[in-house]
Amino acid sequence: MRGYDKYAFEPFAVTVDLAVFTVRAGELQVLLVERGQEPYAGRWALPGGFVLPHESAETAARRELAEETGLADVSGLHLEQLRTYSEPDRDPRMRVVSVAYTALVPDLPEPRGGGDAAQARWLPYGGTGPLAFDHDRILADARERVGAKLEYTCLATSFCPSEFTLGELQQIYETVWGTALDRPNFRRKVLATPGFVEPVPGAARLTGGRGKPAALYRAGTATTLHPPLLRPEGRPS
Amino acid sequence: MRGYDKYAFEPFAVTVDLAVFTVRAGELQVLLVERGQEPYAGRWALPGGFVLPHESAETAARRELAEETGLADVSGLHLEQLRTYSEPDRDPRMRVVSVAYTALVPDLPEPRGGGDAAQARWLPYGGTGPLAFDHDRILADARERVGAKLEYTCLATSFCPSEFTLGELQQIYETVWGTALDRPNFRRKVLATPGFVEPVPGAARLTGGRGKPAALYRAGTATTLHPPLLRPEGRPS
DNA sequence: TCCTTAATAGTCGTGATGACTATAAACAGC
DNA sequence: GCTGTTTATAGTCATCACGACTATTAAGGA
Repeated sequence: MRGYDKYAFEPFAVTVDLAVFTVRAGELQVLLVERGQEPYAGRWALPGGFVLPHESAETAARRELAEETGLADVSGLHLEQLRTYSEPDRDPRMRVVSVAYTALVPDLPEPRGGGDAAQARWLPYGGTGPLAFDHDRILADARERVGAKLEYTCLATSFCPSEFTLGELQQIYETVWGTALDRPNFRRKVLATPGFVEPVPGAARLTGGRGKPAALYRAGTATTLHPPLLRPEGRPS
Repeated sequence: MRGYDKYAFEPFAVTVDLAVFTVRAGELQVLLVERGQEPYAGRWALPGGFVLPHESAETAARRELAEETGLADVSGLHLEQLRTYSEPDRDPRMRVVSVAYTALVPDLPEPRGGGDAAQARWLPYGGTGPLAFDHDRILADARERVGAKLEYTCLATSFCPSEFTLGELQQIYETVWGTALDRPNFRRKVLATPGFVEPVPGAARLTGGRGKPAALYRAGTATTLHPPLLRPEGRPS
């Protein structure tokens, strides 16, 4: 089936969809846009758009991410291909194959309107009605992947600002996994993993709250966790 | 960027590529086809082909898998989406976006020529010259994924026939990971994981070789391994 | 009958981990 | 200043998983 000139083929539209997660106010939130037109007018949808002729899907995803978050520099953000959705009827208008990406970002300011008519907003995960198209499925897949990735990668730091406390890092885990973790054990585990976090040398401390000030850490250079940081209770969400 | 009628979009060709692995003769082998025409005439390539208008990529992948392996029933085989490759110049002729899939199959008979002109063959992983297109990259990604998945899923049984010994299962791990495992420890670990394997009740045993006959097992119902079966030496291949 | 081969059983020490307890350093109120 | 509350950080301890071994069992071959 590789003779290109021998077989006819259907042209497809190719898009990217973005599941952009953040943790704010102690809950997992997702970046969504409100659809202005049919189909699914008025519904929330994942941000995304067409892959342009000269772009790879990855490039298109990063471009869309910049547009939707309003950030000038998205090069530091974690962006990862999730999977591709290609059911023939996933878009009632035409045949659209969509490459979905997952992005993890720290607590950003509310997105400005972007160049787009549709406004983007942070909404709590699960706190929306049904999304447009097959975006509920995409979002669920993305959420599951994020939860799993926290176990065996250092990805949780992507949710944090450049400097953070171990308490904040633990909150990321607890929010994404929906479970409480033992503080001393979490601390021991994180610090025992080389390259996960590194202390900010100048005895910098965080003020503002009550209680003893916490030491600040930066994301380390490691990417994988060995051994993994398994969530309690055998299996995933 | 979701106004479909407002923005022009480029039509893409969408294909699937298959990285089909098996373990035979103590080595990891891949199903490849020889290209008959330019570009890359004479080179080996991953089997694959166009997604037809009425198909999902998954359906197309399963159809291609059946065609290439010559198996009538591929419904039991493990087929999993790997990722999508969309670099604009990955095919010199046209814009082709390819959804890659990974399949794990037991030791099958040599593939017959199929309906295709190009013949398919099992070749040892890494034992081929450079593949056509970006298939070296796809194959390397697939291989890495397979190795990683053996750690935390029960996927190794997909490489085995319906009934197998623990020694055979261990060989799968050793071949894919390229490391030797301690036999008693491997055994203890596998048997301690509920649902990984289940013994074939009729004291069935395997004959043929020297030494004490081994008990036979079937694949269990579990899909994930908790805790994971980590390969020796911190990190992956 | 021995030797070889391979499967299976069991032992032992180390290290990671879960569950706790204890101390330290900040602030709020009195 | 003293006390209590809050949160970070430092330990303790028992359990369990795991790597490294040794031992036993059951076959075939010489």
